[in-house]
Amino acid sequence: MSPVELCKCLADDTRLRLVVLMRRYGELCVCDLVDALQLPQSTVSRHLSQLRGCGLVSDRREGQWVHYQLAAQMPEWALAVIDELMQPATKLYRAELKRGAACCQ
Amino acid sequence: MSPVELCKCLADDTRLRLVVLMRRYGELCVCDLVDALQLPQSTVSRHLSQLRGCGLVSDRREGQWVHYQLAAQMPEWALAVIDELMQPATKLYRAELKRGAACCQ
DNA sequence: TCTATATATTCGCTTATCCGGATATATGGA
DNA sequence: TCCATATATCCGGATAAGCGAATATATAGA
Repeated sequence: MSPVELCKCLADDTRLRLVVLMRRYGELCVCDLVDALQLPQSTVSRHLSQLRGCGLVSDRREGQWVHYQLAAQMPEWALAVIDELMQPATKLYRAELKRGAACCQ
Repeated sequence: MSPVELCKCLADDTRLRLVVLMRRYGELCVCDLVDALQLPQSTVSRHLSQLRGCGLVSDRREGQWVHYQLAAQMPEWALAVIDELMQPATKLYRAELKRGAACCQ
């Protein structure tokens, strides 16, 4: 993953909100993310697929559910960038984080 | 400037190289940036204009020359993100930085 | 096997982004 | 004023990115 590729991944409102939710709550299933973002399931799934393609997230199937989380093998600098974005992003995405808190234990 | 807006600014190879050069060498004029990046002047100028529009850089005219540098009033978190990208970006953009060192004092 | 739920993918469409030659504007010096 | 240099903007065209309904696939349970 290059710096530009990371920025492309994070340069979309939906994807950044997904990343923020996962950074805040850890592993989440797709339906929780759909609930938190209030977007069509296909939209969320497509963005998750992109994030997986970039190596930003990993997925794990458990029965009918697929759980996503930030990839453990992400480069250190990439996680550092995400962390720098957390504070301003948390303010912008308060509603999503609240809905995330409601369903994601 | 929002996190997504910052990422959009940095999600392009040309713009990220410009930012890296300015972070490394401080204030630079357009012709030096054109030399360092070896791209058409209109391309460099267009990207600089975008960076200025986002509030990432500021410009200062001195005679025929216009000097650009990272904006002093940039949010702290934005500069922190740029700094996290510097290390991996420096490795990728070695050639540009070398050419930048040649002309930019 | 049939059905319900969860998730992924396909598809056509719209919009955004990038490119660079050509041109316009600004400045300095002859 | 005229010319050379530096920079910005315009323009048409190409490519990429995003959308979401519809559909396909996978799993659990009856």
